[in-house]
Amino acid sequence: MQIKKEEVKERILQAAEAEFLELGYEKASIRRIIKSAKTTIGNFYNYFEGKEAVFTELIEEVYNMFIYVIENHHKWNCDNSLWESQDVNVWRVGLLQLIKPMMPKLDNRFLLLMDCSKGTKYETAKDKLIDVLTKHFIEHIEEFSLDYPHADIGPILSKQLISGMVESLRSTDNIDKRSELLIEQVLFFAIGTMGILSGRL
Amino acid sequence: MQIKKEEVKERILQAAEAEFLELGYEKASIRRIIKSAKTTIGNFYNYFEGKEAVFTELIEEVYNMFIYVIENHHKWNCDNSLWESQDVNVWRVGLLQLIKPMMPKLDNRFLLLMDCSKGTKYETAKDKLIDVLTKHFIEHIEEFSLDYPHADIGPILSKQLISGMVESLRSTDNIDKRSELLIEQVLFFAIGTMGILSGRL
Amino acid sequence: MQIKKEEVKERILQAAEAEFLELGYEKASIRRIIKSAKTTIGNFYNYFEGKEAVFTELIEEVYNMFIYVIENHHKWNCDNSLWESQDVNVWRVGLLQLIKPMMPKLDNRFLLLMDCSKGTKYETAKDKLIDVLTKHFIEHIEEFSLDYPHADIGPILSKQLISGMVESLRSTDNIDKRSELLIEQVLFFAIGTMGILSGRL
Amino acid sequence: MQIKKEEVKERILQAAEAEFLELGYEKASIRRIIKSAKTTIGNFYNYFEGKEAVFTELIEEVYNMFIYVIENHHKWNCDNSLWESQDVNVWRVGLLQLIKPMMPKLDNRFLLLMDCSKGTKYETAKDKLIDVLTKHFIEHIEEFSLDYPHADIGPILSKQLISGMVESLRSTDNIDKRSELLIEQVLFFAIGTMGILSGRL
DNA sequence: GATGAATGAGCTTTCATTCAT
DNA sequence: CATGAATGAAAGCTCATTCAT
Repeated sequence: MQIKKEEVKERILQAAEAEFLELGYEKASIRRIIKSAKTTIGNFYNYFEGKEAVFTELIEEVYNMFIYVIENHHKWNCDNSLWESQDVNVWRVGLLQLIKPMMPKLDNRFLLLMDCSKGTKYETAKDKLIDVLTKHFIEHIEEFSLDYPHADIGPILSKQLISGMVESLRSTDNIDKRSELLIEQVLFFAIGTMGILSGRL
Repeated sequence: MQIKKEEVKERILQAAEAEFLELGYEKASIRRIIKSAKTTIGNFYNYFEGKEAVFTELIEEVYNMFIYVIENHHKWNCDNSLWESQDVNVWRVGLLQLIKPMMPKLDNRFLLLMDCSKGTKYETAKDKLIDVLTKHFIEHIEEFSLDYPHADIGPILSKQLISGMVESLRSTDNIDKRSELLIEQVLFFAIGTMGILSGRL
Repeated sequence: MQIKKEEVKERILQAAEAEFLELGYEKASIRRIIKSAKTTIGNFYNYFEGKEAVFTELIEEVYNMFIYVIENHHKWNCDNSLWESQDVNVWRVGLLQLIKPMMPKLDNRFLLLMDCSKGTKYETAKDKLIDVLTKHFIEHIEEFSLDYPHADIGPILSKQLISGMVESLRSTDNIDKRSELLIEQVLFFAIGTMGILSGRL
Repeated sequence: MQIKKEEVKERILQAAEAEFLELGYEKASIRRIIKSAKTTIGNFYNYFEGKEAVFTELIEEVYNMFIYVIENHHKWNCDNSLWESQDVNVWRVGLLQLIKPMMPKLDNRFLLLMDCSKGTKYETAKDKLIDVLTKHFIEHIEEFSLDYPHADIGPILSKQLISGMVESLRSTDNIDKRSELLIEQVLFFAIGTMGILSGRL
């Protein structure tokens, strides 16, 4: 029965993941989770300290990685010569190489962090990502020495990009499909950003 | 009557609008609303039949307009010669003319409809808009006689555009600022769409 | 408008009568009553002191009469020779003569008193009638010098008779039909009583 | 578990039975029930799904039996030669034999079904019994080849009989007393019915 | 380890009644 | 005369969490 122990915990975690994904943290119901995990309330509290503890356990790893990436993103030098091409398909190939190693981490747990964490101490994670993306946008403005006067659009485009990532991940479980969708989105944002910043179509 | 009836009703409506905007329909609490509107539960039910009735009253007008626009969008012929320009600023001017008359309707009530209506009979409104936008995207693909192989991105881009509109409206109450942000977004999407569909940057 | 005054009161009384008849005193709702009477809550309280006051006004007259009859029933000497007949039809004629003058009082207001007064100060009226009927039953036992050993059935038969009267009145508004049903019932009870007391069929 | 589960459940069921018996289903209050059962609202919902579920649990068994009897009553051949006697006491003995096995089921739960079920899905039970009794009455009319012109009294007598049964059960908890009262009532109704149908006393 | 009994705050809604206008 | 705003208790029910067994 020692082995079984972890099995129950796993069942709870999976049931909780599904519940959180569907309803978000606040509307999720422990009663439904334990029913779906085929265990009891009391036992739930043997394995977890409470509702938020389950959530924490689900996303802790991906959250730590996420924070690491956020805080070290400036080290990532991706000034690949590929980006100088005018052919979108060349970009696609470059982006695929870039994204591929990240895909295993862009899973449902990451979705929880980005889209289902309202009400937990992790609800600021999304904002952190927005900040980073927004700063990138500002850097692009400065880099092009442009006096683009609508810099306020930065956080909004960032939120949009994230919401698009979220929707891409939500739309399928297939990792290749997810890569494809994410690449198209990033392409879309790159093109859009260059367009409005350069002022030419 | 001690107080002019409409004043209390207005207080309730405003408190409810704020509550719904912040928490969404389902998590909104009538008790908080009436406390913030400085009245009592019993009195709340003198003015409204219930929680959903308040929401309906807040949203009804903008919803009817919304449905009208959705159902008649094909009649809107905007084949303006402006769009043939290569200059983004020319587009900006054209979009401003297009968007200006709609701005008074793109208010917090519209936000409620798009982003806070889950749990009400209006929760499908957003999907209807997504459908229309997605169909537009598909038409663009066909129009360019392109065999763009990532059509699945259509609904995702549509959701993104809407989430961007929502964020634009949420970011400020100033109508001019809102126009500006919406225009940048639409520009952004137009450029991005043309880019990924044409394959050239 | 002076004449109108009583008209409103009358509308309220009629709406209340219908509501009380259908739902009983406690489940009756003033809101429904005033809606059906096409007036307002405030105005309701201009005419009546409250829920119970309407009820009182509806049944006061019939209640006073009822109490008078109850308290003076022993004076009613109806030892009519008719009752010595063996023919039920002869009884029918006699009963009709007896009941006819009472019929105008055995109306919906009386129904309210007997069947819809729970929760008011009149809820004991029915019990008083039960007492009188039960005493009659006991007198019959003594009169026949019988040692009928099931005297406990007395109050039950009394309640039954009343419930039958109530059902008769509820089943139709037609006064002749009501008389007919009441007569059959009383006959039924007379026959039944004589039967079980005499021990012969 | 601190207390043997069934004990609390039993306390709730008994408190509910008393509350339903006194006030009927609709006016019964869960808060009063749990107070009388010395537990809490939350705990109530650990044992029962809701108000109607408690009622159902109280009534289910007796209801199923009731429906079975209603639907199979025509199979009950009680053409006992006893009924040909002219002596009421002979009938009493016969009725006692007939009623005795049914008595354990004619308890407070049955009372709930007949007299306290308004507002539940069981509220039609009484009407079904009325129908059966009324049809019996009609059969008696036809059997005697009589043209008794007051057949409308049938449903009223049926309701009366049931209300009498209800009152008998309400008047005491003693099973022998209940039998006695029920027998007297049935006798009373048999005699009354024969009397008004035959036209002779 | 596993069970589920117990708790109480909170939810939306209905109600009779008071009273200022 | 008439209006309806205001009130607060009570209803049935859901919830996350604690803890004795």
